[in-house]
Amino acid sequence: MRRPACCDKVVLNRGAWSKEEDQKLIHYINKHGEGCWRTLPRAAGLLRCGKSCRLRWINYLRPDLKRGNFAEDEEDLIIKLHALLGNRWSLIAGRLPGRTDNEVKNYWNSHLRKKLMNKGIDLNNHRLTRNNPPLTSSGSSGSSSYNGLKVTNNDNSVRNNEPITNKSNSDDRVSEAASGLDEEDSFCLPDLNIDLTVSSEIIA
DNA sequence: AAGAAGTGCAACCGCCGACGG
DNA sequence: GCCGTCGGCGGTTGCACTTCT
Repeated sequence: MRRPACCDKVVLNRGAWSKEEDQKLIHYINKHGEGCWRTLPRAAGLLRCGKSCRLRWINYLRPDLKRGNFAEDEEDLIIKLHALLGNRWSLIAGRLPGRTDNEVKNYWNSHLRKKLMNKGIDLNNHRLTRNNPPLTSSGSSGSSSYNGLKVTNNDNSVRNNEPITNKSNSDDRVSEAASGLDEEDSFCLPDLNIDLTVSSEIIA
């Protein structure tokens, strides 16, 4: 395999992290805090690239990580947020305290996708497909729906799985999501009343 | 018991946007 | 405006582990 660009100059460790490496990284970040991932490995005495350190810290070593199985309400929230945001895992994970984008993404790909497919829900538009055949991409442009939920899309930013990128009205959409999901079929979601306000820096 | 197939998840890859020179 | 660097993101891969045959 090719080494990443950031690792070209030195022969660096790859693959699974050892306990010793973890300890070095934890110790360094506890002492100096996060920041400048490029120089961190050398400063911490690690033969890793900065990206690898960042990933390891964010996805595995951070003290505030929850780990373990996803609760049912977390699952529901992921599904609902995915209906609204698409594959924007970092945004979805941001709504799940103690969860990482990688964790959410893995959980979606390994559990939730199958679960929704078994329920006959189209993963592209979160519609039931048993009685309503999946829409073609052209047919679903401009809006997405999830069971009874209709996610409006005034700026055409939501196409199939594409996320909402406009801050305006996002709260309204989520209110609809929270109120419109629990009526059809056996697929029920609680009224979570999510605040999906996202800073304009993130959206832009 | 053993090999095959399936599953879950940590880690890597490549791309993109922000930023500074 | 261009270029290089950096951090961050989503997609993908590799492999250990589990389940099935």
